[in-house]
Amino acid sequence: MGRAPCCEKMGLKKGPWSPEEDNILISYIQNNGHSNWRALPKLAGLLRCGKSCRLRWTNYLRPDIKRGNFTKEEEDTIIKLHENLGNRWSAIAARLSGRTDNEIKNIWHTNLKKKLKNYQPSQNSKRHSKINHVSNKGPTTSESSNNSDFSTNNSTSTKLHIKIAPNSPQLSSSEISSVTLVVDDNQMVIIKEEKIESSSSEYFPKIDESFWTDELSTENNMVVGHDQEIQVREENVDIFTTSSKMEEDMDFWYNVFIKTGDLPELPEF
DNA sequence: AAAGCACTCAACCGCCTGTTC
DNA sequence: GGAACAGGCGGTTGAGTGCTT
Repeated sequence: MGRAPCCEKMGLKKGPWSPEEDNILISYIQNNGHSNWRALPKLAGLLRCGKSCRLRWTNYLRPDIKRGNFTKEEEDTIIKLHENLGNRWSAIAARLSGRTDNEIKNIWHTNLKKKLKNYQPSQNSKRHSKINHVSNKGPTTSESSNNSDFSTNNSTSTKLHIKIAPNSPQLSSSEISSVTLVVDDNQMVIIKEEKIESSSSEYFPKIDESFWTDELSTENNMVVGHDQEIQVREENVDIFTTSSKMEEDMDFWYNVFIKTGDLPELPEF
């Protein structure tokens, strides 16, 4: 420990921001950026801690923030995403442009949770994400790393091969990466990505419409019904896709598949 | 009209993780 | 390797506002 608290309480203002403070923060960031939040308030002449400035900027002052009521579509999206991601508000916010994690968290607790309760009284929280990346970031939340509700006895050795069409039709097969998801003993998904140099027939025997629409290979006898929990211990999932911000999308996509057996809309890679 | 209650949401808090030295 | 720092995240709080009685 021995770590200095984020805010030195002495002399620093707390509570609601005044329009003057907002203006100071906005103009400072517009002119100088925000490379160091801790130093920012001093440099900008604000009696706030860096954390407070960052929060004010990211949750309220950022120019790309969409204000106003959530649309029905946005609400539906949040409900769907929450079902698959759990309380990972920032991950949900990343998929709703212009909305902040704080805003989504608020709307969830004040509005959608109630709505969902009325609409689906039998729904429980078991459908939260149980799978985490460990490739770069490690488990994302303490909740999601809790596998207590995840059956680990009688492990099966289901093997999946999932093929995802490249989103962009102009991509050549040489631009396609191979992604392997390996579920280890702790039910952690390790994502391994590697570029495939050429159109290796081993990985991509044929790239045409019929190949890509046959996303789930039936040869592996993978049958997952709606609302059915499946055991992923010792399971290997091979996914072929193009990639950039792939990991998060893959996590979401994979969770939907694992829990429902549905192949949801392909993520935008 | 006013008191009490419910709701909303901006802001804070504490913890965790990644980075730097 | 480990301590300190910085940023990010989810949970929680509480002031302000609206609604009900």
